[in-house]
Amino acid sequence: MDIRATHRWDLDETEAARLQSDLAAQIECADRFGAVERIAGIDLGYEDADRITRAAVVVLKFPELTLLDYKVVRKPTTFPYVPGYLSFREVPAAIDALNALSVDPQMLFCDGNGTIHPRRFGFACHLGLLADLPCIGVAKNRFIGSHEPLPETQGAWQPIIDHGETIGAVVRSRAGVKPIYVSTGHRVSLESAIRLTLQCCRGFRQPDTTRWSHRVASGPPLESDNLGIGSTLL
DNA sequence: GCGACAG
DNA sequence: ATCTTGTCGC
Repeated sequence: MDIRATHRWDLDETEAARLQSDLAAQIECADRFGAVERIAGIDLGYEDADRITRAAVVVLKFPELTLLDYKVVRKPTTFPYVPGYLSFREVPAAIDALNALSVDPQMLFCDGNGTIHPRRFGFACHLGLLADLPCIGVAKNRFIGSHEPLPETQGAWQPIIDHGETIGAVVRSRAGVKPIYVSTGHRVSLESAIRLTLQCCRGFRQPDTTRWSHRVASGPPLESDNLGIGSTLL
């Protein structure tokens, strides 16, 4: 791919907050995508005491969820972790990883929130907007907002409300386990985001996109027997 | 002022 | 995110 940032990254918190508010106006919360046959999962990690940021991206065939391609890139970390400004720390490396792909995805699944954000511009919104791709945010922990009690049954979900506005959903991807937090990144409605995410979970708590990206980023080397390109197993 | 706080 | 063994439960 050929994704390019249209703005600078070396901003202080005040400048970053203003940029988020400006760019948030460009986020599309309605469906705008065609046939989805290839989806990407992005996972970020850190090495050498946070000095290096590692971005791992995988492309899976949809809805089969078999591995089509993957890449891992590393680059110096330039921004600290500050709740509310995660994208300024992780999006640059994520873009590099996406640009290194040999197979282009038609939709992105991110580790982190989209519109579940103080200014409605989380990591998934920032990356989706710059990549101009439909994008969904899936977080493992609650950031902001509240919700009604969530049934323990698989597939159950409840809207997440912040200041009277629905900004995402808490989803029981697997019966009886801690839920995940789903929200729009860009060009995908919340309803579609929930449906597509559940389609990628296969009964596991997290979608295969993040399970695979986390695997290629860390876990033992692939390729060996059946864990290479084309496999469905993890 | 106090607690919460995506990865 | 990351540092890490055993262990409780289905």
